[in-house]
Amino acid sequence: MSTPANEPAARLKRRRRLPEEARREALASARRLLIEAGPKAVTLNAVGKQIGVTHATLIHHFGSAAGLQSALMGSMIADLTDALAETAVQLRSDAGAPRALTDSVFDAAGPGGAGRLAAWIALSGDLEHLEPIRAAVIHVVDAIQEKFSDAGEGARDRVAAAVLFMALCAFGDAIIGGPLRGMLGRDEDSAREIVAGLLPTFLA
Amino acid sequence: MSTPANEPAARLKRRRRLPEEARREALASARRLLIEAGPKAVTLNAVGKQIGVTHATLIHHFGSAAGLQSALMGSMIADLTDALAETAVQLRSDAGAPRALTDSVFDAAGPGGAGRLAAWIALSGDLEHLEPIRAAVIHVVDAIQEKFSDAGEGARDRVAAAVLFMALCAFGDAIIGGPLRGMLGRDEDSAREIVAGLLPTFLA
DNA sequence: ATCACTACCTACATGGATGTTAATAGCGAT
DNA sequence: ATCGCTATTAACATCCATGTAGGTAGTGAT
Repeated sequence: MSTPANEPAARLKRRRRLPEEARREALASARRLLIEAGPKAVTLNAVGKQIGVTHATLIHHFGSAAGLQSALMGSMIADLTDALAETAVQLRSDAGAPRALTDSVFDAAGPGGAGRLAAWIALSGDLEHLEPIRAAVIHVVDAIQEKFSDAGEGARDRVAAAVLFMALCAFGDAIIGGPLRGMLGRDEDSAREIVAGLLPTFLA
Repeated sequence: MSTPANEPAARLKRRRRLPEEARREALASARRLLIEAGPKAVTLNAVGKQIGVTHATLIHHFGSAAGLQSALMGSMIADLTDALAETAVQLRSDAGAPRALTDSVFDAAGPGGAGRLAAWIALSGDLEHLEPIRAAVIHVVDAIQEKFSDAGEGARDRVAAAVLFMALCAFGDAIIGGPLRGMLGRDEDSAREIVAGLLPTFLA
């Protein structure tokens, strides 16, 4: 009675963004959803709702749902490679302490959600999206080698081994580190300490 | 002309399984799909098609799609804990060589798809399903400690660290090891060699 | 044989995610 | 102002996964 049968659904005023801005917001929202609620929560409706836009608008900007997902992967991979590049720069300039290096790699994989994203990509089978990482990884290997390789032959091989080792631990920790550390009664940065402690083995 | 308009879709003879057998087949099929095509491929229709059954039958056996997924998780987690228990037994009986121990853990995470499954679970947020692993992990810690701890105090702590380290590498390798090793020019069991080589550090 | 049980099926209903189309409305340029 | 451009929207159309209802057909027991 007091409520009219067909309330016009309270449409708020339309806000017009620049295309780049709209894409930025959408990707940020999608990333949040991916990290907090998992891959299946990254949907056109969910993303659109978060930034106050209909799903049709997202299709307009990204072409399709797959286009949005692809852009999301690209964006996060870009952040990851940036982080790795930054690590390489720091290594070349000054502090190459094992713990600092370890933290760089773990921070690249963990907090930004890159580790979870990489796992999603790997599970989905879209391995092409991981390809941009290659250059960044090699870059880091170069930087470490430049810094640490006082020892001559076989140095690059040992550095590559060290990077593989660090990366596996960092990704593993990003994905199942929480539960696993819980089971073993170990605290938050236990894995970082372990890795940092083992690093010198490779570089001496 | 030669083809009638409505071919009755060639329904083949109905095969009746025991419930346990039907569940077994369905779970095996679901696991195959998960490993080969990723989580989103694990659908009632896909699983049913593989074992020659309609999706309604799967709902009959598992109650719901979520029920099937839950059963799948349970099944794979059970296999994983079995593998870990087996590792513990081997450790207690005879060979405790670092490489053998490492292989056990890597084999538990990799080939059976347990690593990918755990990643899926972690990404989906269904952490309860990981809980059964706890006892198995602790079991392995006990067995290793029994075998290796000639050194007294702090031994358990170092063993726990070693297990965490091994597990992170094994899971990381199961998920993104392939691409990552490719980028670094390292061969198939490179990660295993590295881990096995580092293990003595913890146990001496 | 035939009967009870239930694994299995077909047919339909529903909801959510994705896509399409045509109209609307901000915003800069003229 | 008003005009062109296009970001944005509402309304519809489709597809697919899931779920429901009632009938069908193996299988073992009597």
